[in-house]
Amino acid sequence: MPELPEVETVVRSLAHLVGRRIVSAEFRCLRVLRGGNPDAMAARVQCRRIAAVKRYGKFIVMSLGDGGYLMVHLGMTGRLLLAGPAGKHTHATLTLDRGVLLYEDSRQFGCIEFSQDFPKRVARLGPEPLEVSFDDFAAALRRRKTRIKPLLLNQAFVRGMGNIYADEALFRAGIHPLAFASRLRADRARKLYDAMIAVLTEAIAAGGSSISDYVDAEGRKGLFQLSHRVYQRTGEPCVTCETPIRRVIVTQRSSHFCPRCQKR
DNA sequence: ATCGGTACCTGCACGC
DNA sequence: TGCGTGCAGGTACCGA
Repeated sequence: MPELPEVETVVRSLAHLVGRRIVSAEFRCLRVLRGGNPDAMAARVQCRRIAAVKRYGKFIVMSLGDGGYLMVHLGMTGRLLLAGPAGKHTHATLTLDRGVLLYEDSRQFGCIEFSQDFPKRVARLGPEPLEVSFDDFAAALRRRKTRIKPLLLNQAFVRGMGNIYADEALFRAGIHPLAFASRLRADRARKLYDAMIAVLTEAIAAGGSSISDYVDAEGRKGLFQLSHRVYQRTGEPCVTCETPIRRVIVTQRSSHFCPRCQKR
């Protein structure tokens, strides 16, 4: 579920965790821990202070006092919640000096990991879409042989775009999801760059998209699903030309687009 | 070094 | 009521 705007919203709702101390921790699900030892991990984070909570693409990184990092990825169904109760899919509970932080994830595609050094998976990500310059973005597009939709989903290209915002950005830019990245001329690359920034900025302002169950750390839903123009609107009229929106599978993922407005 | 395909998990909506 | 199917915001890993 959570893409850049949802993760940004979660991180903002976690702002007051900074300065809190982790009194105790309990980790349960081995899959979500990526094979880490639950008790050893609890011992590593216990009594540590949360020094910072930052977002890198779709990753959340908490810096702990005296070094070390707690990295969280929400996968498709992950949630960080500032209130209980714990349920069937609660895989981690951090008891703080004031309050509690729960990690839940029914599909277990997310992860929560402790590392002494800054996590390598985060260091390997591409640039933030809201920070990359147009020249760097356009140059990177020219270097890629693949089609534009899977490229936007590639976190080594830009970090944080997912299926919703890739489809929405391509619609706004008038670019077909199967267009080849390297063949986009400068004016279309500029349209895509502007559309990507606009859609992400608007979605953050709306608190993200709540498709089925996304909520921020205080349980609030987002509103941006009301502004989707193509995502999960298959068969509905295009907001621009009224042609029915189509859905095709591109590298195993649904792509929603207007066959008239979006050109290869 | 880059790709596209597959695997991983649960829950829900749907048709029969 | 139950069963099978297809679908869902994600990434990692594999072989070509």
